[in-house]
Order: sequence, then structure tokens, then C-alpha cells
Amino acid sequence: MISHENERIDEVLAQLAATGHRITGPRRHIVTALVQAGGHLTAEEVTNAVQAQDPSVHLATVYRTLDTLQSAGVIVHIHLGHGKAIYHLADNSHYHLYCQECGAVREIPQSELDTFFARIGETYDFEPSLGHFAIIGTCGRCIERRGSKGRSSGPTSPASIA
Amino acid sequence: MISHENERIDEVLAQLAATGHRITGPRRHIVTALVQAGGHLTAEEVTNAVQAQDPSVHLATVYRTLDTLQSAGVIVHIHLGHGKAIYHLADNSHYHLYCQECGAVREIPQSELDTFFARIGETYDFEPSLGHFAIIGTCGRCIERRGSKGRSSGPTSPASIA
DNA sequence: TTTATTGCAAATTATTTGCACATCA
DNA sequence: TGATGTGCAAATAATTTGCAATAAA
Repeated sequence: MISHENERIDEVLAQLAATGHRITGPRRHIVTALVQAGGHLTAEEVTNAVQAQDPSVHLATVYRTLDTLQSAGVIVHIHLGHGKAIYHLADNSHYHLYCQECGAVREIPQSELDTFFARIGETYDFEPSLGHFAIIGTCGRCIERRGSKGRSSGPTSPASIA
Repeated sequence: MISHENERIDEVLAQLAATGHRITGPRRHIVTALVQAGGHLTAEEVTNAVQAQDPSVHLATVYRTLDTLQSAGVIVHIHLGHGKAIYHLADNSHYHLYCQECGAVREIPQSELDTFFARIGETYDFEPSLGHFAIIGTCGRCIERRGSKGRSSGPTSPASIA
């Protein structure tokens, strides 16, 4: 456990309290898991991390807390393809490139897309919030692999995430 | 039933046959529904249209046929937000703007995004296929409405789709 | 005829909910 | 203490699958 992580955990819990919610054991563990992961976790992954500390915490509680943390504005969730959602802290805003073949997730800075979205917004009178959904596609590694061998179907084991 | 629709239906069925699949009653109805809709349908909407002609066709058959049509390359499905997927013919390629407040779906031409995606591809060695997912956001109408009244939560009845 | 396709029911996956009990402010 | 939060089991929602019966080629 690194000291600035502790600070971050306390900050998040403080924000929770500030929005009128209670600080409970399960919530403390969930926030800790999120901060320590320093990245994306599915609800199930959060639950696994939390249950390593306290096995009695239920998946349903994790979903409810994740929801609460979202309304408090401290976390955000995004969708990778057809499957599960992933959650991360709301700071460090970025978009996601999701490879549907190997499951790798790569972050790209918002600035990369902002000009583009601004244009969509003007042209179509629409305010995109793509941050909420990953950009689906195929990563370079898989395009190469596809070139040599046959086409694969679903995402296999995520190639070490770039 | 318009004559060029019949042609299109036959074309699609021919493509199905060409890819080694059988032409069956349910498949004929499903393709007809897709062509006549001339746009996006959920699996459930397809089923409703089909069952108006033949009530014995099962939702599971619709899903399976939709799958088959996809591997034959004649249709495509995309995801609007958290919920159901929608299906449309593979010609007429376009992206989708989905308003998460009112549920409206608007199409935008691929060209609008292609330069942008090309850049992502170069910069990150990634081949996006965003066509497969809608761009989520809020349409102008809902932004306005939000300005006056309070914020709404989920999509209500889709405002007449532009 | 014989393999692909269908209908139906039951299974899955990710997530949500009702409810009685526990717990934080 | 009294509202908020939790565990558990059961409910949803969208989609998929096993299997025996049917129907295309």
C-alpha cells in the first residue's frame, strides 16, 4: 500500500460523505480496490479484490456501491464491446481503444478526440459523450497475426495491455 | 410492398444461398422485415414484424438467422448504449448518434468520421470499427429541454427520429 | 435422404431488486 | 434511534443453447 494511495482513498471517501452517503466497511474496501488497481476493473474484479479482504461482501453490494460512487461523480464506467462494463476513477479522463480480438484495452487522451467531437456537435446538433463507450476495433498486433494465420473469433486472453 | 424491395429481398436471399445456407420460410420473412424497415430494428422488432406474417416463428430463430445473415455479410448489428442491439442491411454504411435521454437515433455518413479514424489508426496502430457501436451522447433537443426543466434519467419515448 | 434449420424450454451473462437484518451518523 | 446500507435469494433483460422434430436441397 503506497502512501499517496491512502490519500486518494480518503479523498474519495470524503467525496462520498460530502454527497450525503455513509462510509462503511464494504465501501472502504471497494474504493481501495479501485484506487489500487489504478485502472479499469469489472464489477467482478472489484468483488474479487474486495473479497480477498472481506469475503462477506456481496457482488450486489459492489454493484450498488459502484452506482453510488458514480452518482457521487468519483468514478465512471465504460462499456467494452458486448460484455461487461469496466469502472475507473473519474479523474484521469481518457477514451478507450478496445481490441475485440485479444481484449487489450489502451487509453488515449481526450484531447485526441475533442476536436473531432466538437465538429460532430456543431454539424449534427449533438453532444457526444464517447468517453462512456470504448472505441472498438482491432489492435496492430492482431491485424498482423490475422495476416499470417486464420481469423480468430472472440477475444482470447488479453495480450499484455499496452 | 414496393417492387425494388422485392428485388432487394431476392438479392439478400441469393447471397444467403451463395454462402451455403438454405432459404426457409422464417428467413424469407426476416429478410423481408429488414428490407422493408429500411433502417434499424432490434431483434424483438424483427420478431414482431415476422410474427405478423407467421406467428409460429420463434425469437430464437430470429436471433439465429440474424447471426447467419451477419456471417453471410449482408447485415450488421450495432449497440445503442447499455441495451439491445439493432440490425440493418450492410449496404448503406453509416455511423449512429444515439441520444441517451430520448433514445433518438440519427445516422451520419461514414465519410464524416473516416479521416478521424484514419488518424487514430496511424497514431495508435489500431483499426477502429466504430460502425459497430453507436456514438452515445445527447441530442440538441434534449440539451435544450434540460436547460429549462430538470435533468431526465433514462431514455423515455424516442422523440420522432430525425 | 440427410443435413441444415426450427421451435421450445431451459441455460447464460451481467446486472438489478425486494426484503429482513445490520450498521453508521 | 432511525435512515441508510448490506447480504441473500430471486428477478430481469438480452441473448444463447440443447435437443428432438421438420423441412430444404
